[in-house]
Amino acid sequence: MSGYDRHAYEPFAVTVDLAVFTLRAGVLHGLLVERGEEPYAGRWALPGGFVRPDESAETAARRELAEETGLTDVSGLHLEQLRTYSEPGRDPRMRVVSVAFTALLPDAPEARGGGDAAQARWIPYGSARALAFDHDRILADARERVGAKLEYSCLATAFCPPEFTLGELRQVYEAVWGTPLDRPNFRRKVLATPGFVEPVPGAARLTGGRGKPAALYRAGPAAALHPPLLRTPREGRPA
Amino acid sequence: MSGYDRHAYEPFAVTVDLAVFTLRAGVLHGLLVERGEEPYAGRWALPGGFVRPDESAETAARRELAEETGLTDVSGLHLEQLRTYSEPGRDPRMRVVSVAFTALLPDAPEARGGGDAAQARWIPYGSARALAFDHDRILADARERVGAKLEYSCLATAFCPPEFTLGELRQVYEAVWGTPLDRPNFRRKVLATPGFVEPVPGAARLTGGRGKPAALYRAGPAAALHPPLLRTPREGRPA
DNA sequence: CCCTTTTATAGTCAACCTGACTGTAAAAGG
DNA sequence: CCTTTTACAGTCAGGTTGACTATAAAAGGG
Repeated sequence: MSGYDRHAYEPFAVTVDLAVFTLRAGVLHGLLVERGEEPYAGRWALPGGFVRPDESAETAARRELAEETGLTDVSGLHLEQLRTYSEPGRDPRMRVVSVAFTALLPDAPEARGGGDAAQARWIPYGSARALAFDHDRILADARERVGAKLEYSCLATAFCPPEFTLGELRQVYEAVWGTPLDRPNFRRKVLATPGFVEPVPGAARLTGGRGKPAALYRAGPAAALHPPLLRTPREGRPA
Repeated sequence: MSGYDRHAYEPFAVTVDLAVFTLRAGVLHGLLVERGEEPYAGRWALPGGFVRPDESAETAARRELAEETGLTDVSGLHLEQLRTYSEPGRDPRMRVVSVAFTALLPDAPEARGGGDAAQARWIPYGSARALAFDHDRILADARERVGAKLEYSCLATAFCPPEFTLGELRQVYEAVWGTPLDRPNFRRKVLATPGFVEPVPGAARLTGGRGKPAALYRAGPAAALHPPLLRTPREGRPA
C-alpha cells in the first residue's frame, strides 16, 4: 500500500457475483436470474448484489446465496472465492468491482426468485448465452475452476447429498468434465483414497433406478486427493 | 446482482497488495516495504496502493510492481490474482477492499524504495513477522498458492532467468516447498514432460559454482504439467 | 415369467510412473 | 593429487492407471 498515504483515492461500488452449480438428472446446471431493469433488462445474469458496509465479501455472498436459492440453511454449502473482476467499463453506469464466488449445491430446490430478482432459474450449463455484464466469462471461469479442483480435491462430494452412491459421485465428475469415466476404475480410485468417502455402516442400500442397488457412502474427512484423479490429458503438447 | 437496483450502496476504497517472491542464493525472499505513516508506522508491509479510477486491479498491480521493484520492464513477469480480502476492520481508518496479487521475479534487483514507500527490501520468507494489516496472512496464502501451483503448472520457470540449468530449476522447487528433491529423479521428470523446458541448442554450458558444468535450458511452451510433479504427501490421512 | 437392459462390483493384465539407489564424468578447492 | 561438489546415465522394485472381462442384482418389456 505504498500509494496509500499519498494519492487521493476514488470510491468504488463493491458487489459479489455468484456462480452457483448443481446437478439435475446428471446434467450440470447453473443458477441464473432474469434482470428486471436497465442495463441488460430482460437478460439473464448471475445472482449477486452489493456488499454492505458491515460485511465481508464472503458474508455478502452467503447472504445472497440464501436469498436467491430460498434455502433456509446455507451454512454447510461449499462457497469459495473465484476471483475479482475489476475492468473499468464492465458496468456501464458506474465503477463496480465485483468479487465472484463459486457455490456448489447437492440437490436443486426449484429456485424461487427470492430477494429482488424478477425470477431465478436453473439453466443447463452451456444453454444460456449472452449473459449480462461480463457474467459469461465469470461463469466459464467458475466451471473451469470447479473442473480443475475435482482433480486434486474432494470437492465432488459437495454436489452430493449426505449419503450417496459411487455412481452418483461418478456422475459429478462426468457432468463437470464432460467425459465418461470407466466405472470400475473410478470405484477403485475413490475407495483407495483414504478419507475421500466412507461406507455407511448399516446394511444401507439404495434403489434409485434400474440396475443392482448400490452401497451408500458419506463424505470423508479428507480435503485433498493424494494422488490426484486426473482428467485424461487432452493431447501431448508438441515441442 | 439482484440487489443492484434496489439497495443503496456504500462506497469502498479498493487497493491492490502484492506478494512478490524471488530466489536469492537458493532462498525464497519476499518483497516488503517499511511503512512511514500511521497506522502501523515503522512496520513492514506488502507493497501496493490504490486502484485508480481508470485502471483494473491487474493494471494497478503491474504499475505498483514496476514502481516498487524499480524494473523498467515488468511486462514479462508472472503476475496473478491471489484473492480479495474484504473483512471489515482490516484497515482501521476506512473500509478498504484489497485485491491481492502474487508476482514472481527471476533475479532480484536490489529493491529501491520507489514510489512512496520509505524503503523496500527483500526479506527471506519466514523471517518477517507481524506485518501491517492482514499482510501476514496474505503472504502466507500467496506462498501456499505458489507451492501448490508448482505441482501442476510450469510456473517454476518464472523464478528463473531466460536460460537456466536444471539445478537452478530444482532449487526453485526446493526453496518453495522446503524439501530436498532427488536430483536424478527431478531431471528425469522434467525432461519427460513435453514443453516444460527445451535445451538451448548451442554448445551452451554455464559455470556457476563448483561441480560439472550443466546444460542450459529455456522455458518451453507448455503451461500445465501432465502428469503433475507432486510434493510427497505428508502422511496418509487416517480414516 | 423369461429375457434384455442397466447398473454395481470383483478381478486381471500390461504399460507407465515413481522413489530409492548406484555409478560415472567433469569441474573447483585445498 | 585428492576430496568435494554437481551433472548426468542408468537400474530395479513397487505402485498406479487404463483397458478390459466377468458376475450379480435389480427393472422393464414382451
